[in-house]
Amino acid sequence: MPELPEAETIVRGLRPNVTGRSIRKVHVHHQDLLRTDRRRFCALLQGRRFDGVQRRGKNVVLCLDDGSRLVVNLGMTGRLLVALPGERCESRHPAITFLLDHGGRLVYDDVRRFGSLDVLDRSRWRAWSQGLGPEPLSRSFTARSLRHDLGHSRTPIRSWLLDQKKIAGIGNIYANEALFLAKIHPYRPAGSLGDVETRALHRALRKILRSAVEARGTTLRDYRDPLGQQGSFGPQLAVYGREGGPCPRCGGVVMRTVFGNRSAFFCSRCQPEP
DNA sequence: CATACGTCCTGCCAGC
DNA sequence: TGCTGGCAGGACGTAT
Repeated sequence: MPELPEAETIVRGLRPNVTGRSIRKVHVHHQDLLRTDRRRFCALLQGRRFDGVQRRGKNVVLCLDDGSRLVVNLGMTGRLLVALPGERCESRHPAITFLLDHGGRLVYDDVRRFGSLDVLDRSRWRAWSQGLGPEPLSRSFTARSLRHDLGHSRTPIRSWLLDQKKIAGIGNIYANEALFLAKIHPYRPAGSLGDVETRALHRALRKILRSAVEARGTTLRDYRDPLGQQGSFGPQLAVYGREGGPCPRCGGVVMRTVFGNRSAFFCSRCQPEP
């Protein structure tokens, strides 16, 4: 569900509400989401203080006062909801509840339970983060570095973009939207992109992600920010979920195909078949 | 090693 | 109205 812009919106919403707060108690309602034993999970967190909130790819990262990090992957339907002291929480499918020192709560809610939570110490965090690809909005992500990373891969570019080891934070919505902007067919072998196309893709990725962050993400059905608000990028989607509709650029018909178990949307005229 | 596919889980919606 | 099948923003394990 949440991709980079949604995770970034969540991080920004969490920051003022949890930074400086301590964890009084942890309730685990569904331990299938934990990457570690529940007792260990609770023991590692109870009594800790949140020192800050970061994002890595589509993961929300809560930094703790002992240098460890609580890493939350939201899967398809994960939410991190905050309830201030005395407030009711809108969580319908709570999986993990963190009771905070001021009486408020942080709730990880997830209907489908595809998400995961883990506590990593400094060295495991470093190793985990290094296993992910570059941040597409960072300065070090350039057209040149992208061209280098694409290498000679024969994987369809849409699938390549979804691989978090190759590049972090891109999901199916923004992969499809960026390829549309760059006029590249989703099925093109990643390594076949030339310099001009690679520059277009690099530019398109940054543009679409920045715009979506500004709009506080896309809500198709489930996504909500920590206060329960929806993202507003939906109307700006050009092709995702618009099968049969008109291409906003050339008036052609938006097509849908399935590969890699995921839908791909594209304009058959603007994004020529490989 | 790289790539392809099924699977985890629940809810919603279109179509019959 | 009620049922069924398809589909969903992700990622991992296994097979080839």
